[in-house]
Amino acid sequence: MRLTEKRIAAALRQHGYKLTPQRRVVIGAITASRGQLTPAELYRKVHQEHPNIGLTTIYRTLEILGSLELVCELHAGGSGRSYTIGTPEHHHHIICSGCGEVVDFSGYDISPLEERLTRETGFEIEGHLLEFTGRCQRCRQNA
Amino acid sequence: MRLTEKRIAAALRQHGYKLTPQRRVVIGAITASRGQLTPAELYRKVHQEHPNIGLTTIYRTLEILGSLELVCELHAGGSGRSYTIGTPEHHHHIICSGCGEVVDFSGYDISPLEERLTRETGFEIEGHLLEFTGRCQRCRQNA
DNA sequence: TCTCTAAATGAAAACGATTATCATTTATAT
DNA sequence: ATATAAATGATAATCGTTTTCATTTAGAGA
Repeated sequence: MRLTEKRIAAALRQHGYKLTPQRRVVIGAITASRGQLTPAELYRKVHQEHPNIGLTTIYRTLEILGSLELVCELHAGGSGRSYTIGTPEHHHHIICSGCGEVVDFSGYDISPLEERLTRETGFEIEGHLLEFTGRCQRCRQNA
Repeated sequence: MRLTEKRIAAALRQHGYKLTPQRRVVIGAITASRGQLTPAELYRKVHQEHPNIGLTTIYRTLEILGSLELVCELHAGGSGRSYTIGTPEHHHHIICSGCGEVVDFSGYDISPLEERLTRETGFEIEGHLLEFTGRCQRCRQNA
């Protein structure tokens, strides 16, 4: 249940952000992609059709979308930052090391482990990071 | 069961790397720390006692130690890179958002989830990333 | 519809982190 | 003790990201 352009646009407005043409384009490019995107990749995509949109706007838009959890930041991939489209529910990601495609999954309850850790370590758990990397079907067949 | 200076030194030699005084110092600083360290932090620590050791050497040493899995790279923290000392067994980390202390844990079997994902998504799982953030006991008491 | 204002934009510069270069030094095998 | 490939440190180069600032504009209100 990935977020749609409309929902993202509505969420932006709801939080007092203006819905500029540039932001529409960026949001469109993110929702159209099946995979993870670095800021530079997103810029390249956007720049083809809209050469007047600057890299700075890409960064600023990603920052806002991230803060509203409309996009998710990925960590397991390479060295740089990369993003994928968000969903309304809590979920995690599997990222293809071949093509970068991102598949969401949910329904995995991590709280038993959190309780164990609270008990054993005395930490008050605040958050977690759970991602998988692997090879998607298509990339496996092409090999 | 964190790795000791001796074990790390031995592993380096075993893989054909030279055991230079600079590397000894870097390894010493990493094993002495209870928390996560960015390259810059590690440099600062090392630089106090050994002003002639350059930042480049820090980066190069971390790269080697990382490739041999003698240190672990952390992701859940801030934006930059950070490392912590490794262990012989597979494990995961809890990182204190207050002081940066890192606690290892193991004995959590993630393979049932991996099997579910293989079944449901067709991915061949290659690896995973599992980290927790939270507040350690000491930081909670100081608040 | 017109006007106004705070927010958003884009170009450029600044910045910080990381990597490459290269002449010099050194750990280790012999 | 020697030879040699590896490692080092200073510097420059590079990359990704953020800041700055003058200009433009979305959206609220008249």
